[in-house]
Amino acid sequence: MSTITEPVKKSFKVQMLEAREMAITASVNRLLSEKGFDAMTVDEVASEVGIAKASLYKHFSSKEELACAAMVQAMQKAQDFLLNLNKASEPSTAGEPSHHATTCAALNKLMATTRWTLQLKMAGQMPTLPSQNSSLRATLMASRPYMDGLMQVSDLLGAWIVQAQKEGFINSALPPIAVLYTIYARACDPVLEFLKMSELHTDEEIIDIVMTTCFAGISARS
Amino acid sequence: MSTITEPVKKSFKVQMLEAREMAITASVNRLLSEKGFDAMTVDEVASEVGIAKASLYKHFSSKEELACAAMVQAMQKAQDFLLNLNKASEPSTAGEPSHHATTCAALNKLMATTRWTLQLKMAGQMPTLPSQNSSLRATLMASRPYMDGLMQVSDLLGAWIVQAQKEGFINSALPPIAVLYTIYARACDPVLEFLKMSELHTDEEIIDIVMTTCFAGISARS
DNA sequence: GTCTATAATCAGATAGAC
DNA sequence: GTCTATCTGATTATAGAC
Repeated sequence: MSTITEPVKKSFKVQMLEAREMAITASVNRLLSEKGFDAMTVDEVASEVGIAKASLYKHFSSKEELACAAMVQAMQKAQDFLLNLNKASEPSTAGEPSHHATTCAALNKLMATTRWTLQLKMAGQMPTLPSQNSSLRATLMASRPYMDGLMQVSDLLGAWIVQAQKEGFINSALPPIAVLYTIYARACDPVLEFLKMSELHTDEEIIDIVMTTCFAGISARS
Repeated sequence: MSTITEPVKKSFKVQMLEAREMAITASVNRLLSEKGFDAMTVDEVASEVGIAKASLYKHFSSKEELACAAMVQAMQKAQDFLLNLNKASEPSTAGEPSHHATTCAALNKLMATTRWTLQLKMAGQMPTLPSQNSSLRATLMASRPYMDGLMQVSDLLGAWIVQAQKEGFINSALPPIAVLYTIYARACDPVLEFLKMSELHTDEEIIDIVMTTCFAGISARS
């Protein structure tokens, strides 16, 4: 009741609420990765989180909003990763001009990002958005947090792509947007699952294989 | 009633039945390509074909069987294409030994197959099988015609892959099965749709782009 | 805010007349 | 074999007690 204890109590409540919502998005993320949006049911989410289905709808107003929250969180993680990459590579630029470097910082960052994406998917933490589902797409496109995150990620990657092309490490005959989409598509590459099912290679080997096909293609280098 | 007219009448009936089933699988193929298995409803199929839903179930016992029939037909088309490719390239082998050839027949066939696949998908005629859906997968795996077709196609492509690797045109560091899956994956490559939506390139340009990323990767050649 | 119970809807599948 | 009408089950979403 006092004006002093009120904020503390409220903060605790908010913490609990946020913790619960984190638990929810984590479950959604896992289920989205495992079965996709359509096959995932709200009942499953509720039972996995350990609360009643009706309680879920107190937090999120629809199944689409539920998935959207998980996607926003995943996008946030991607942003953090990219910004960290950028920060980590900045000190080296103070040393030498990267004019005739044998390694390309931009290409390295693109490769690191792609590998990170593949590892996430391999670990079952990459929510697979069904490119064909309309209701989820509509919700995502209407979500400011999601679209803002997507733009930022695209801008960062796009800049690296253009830079890598300028330095001759990415095929300049390819439109940058095509390169961007090709990297994005690794997040839902079925080759990972197929190779995993064949049980002929370790997870790391599979990632190396897909990294190779993505950047070097399947043809032999001349 | 006569033993002479009976077979003729029956044959006509069979023709009608087969024609109807062809119309059904064609519609299923289109819808499967447009929206995928989950989003496609049996009601849609029925109304597009122009018959009642119950009539559909006289031909196919379930939605899965419906999709399976379309997939079998598509697989058959793929087989025909591959066998034709093989036949067309055989005469040249009689001429010179392809030992130090500058072009590789096997690689050419792999590229032709990939391009054909992309063109089919671009035309909305490639049924997209959801890698995550379990009920359809189970039906497909239990279908002899489908699995037989898949095996034959895989054997043909696999032989070309090994041959192209032997001749130094496909990266020998990649397991042949990985190359096979990478080519298969072009049938559901979301990059095609993304680029199509961006409306910056013609269909042919998009196919060329994806062909390039598939065989040469996104990196510049050294 | 969480629960149990229930509404509302939709889609796959079937019954039965013709 | 085709139709209309219906069943069945699953799933999203909500009402109302606590």
